[in-house]
Amino acid sequence: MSEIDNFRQRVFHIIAAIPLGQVTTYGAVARMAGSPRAARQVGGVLKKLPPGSTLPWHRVVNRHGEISLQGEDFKRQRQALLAEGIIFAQGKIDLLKYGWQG
DNA sequence: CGGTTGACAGCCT
DNA sequence: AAGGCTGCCAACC
Repeated sequence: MSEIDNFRQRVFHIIAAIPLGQVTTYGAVARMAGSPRAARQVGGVLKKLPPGSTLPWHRVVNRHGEISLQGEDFKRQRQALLAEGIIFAQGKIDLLKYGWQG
């Protein structure tokens, strides 16, 4: 295999498949990527996303349905999610309602 | 090539 | 139930 042998590439493809208006968790992406214990690395990959990427990285949140970013990045992600019709309750997203498992 | 880093998740208090 | 501590593992330096 040559296209999905990189963890980073697999993460890209998985996140690109998240339906608009839905979200998933770092842990879920890690599992789908074949590394169940690499949730933290998923964040590491997104942190260095190439500028101009169209990847819907904002559709990835932590297991509590909360945004793990801070400051401006936090506001940017929240705005992107609200724009897709995702509702925040108590600062959290209802994963049972918006969660995507693949 | 080995040590450090950190967009997390689980387990334990 | 809520917060704190520890393990994990790919990317970086």
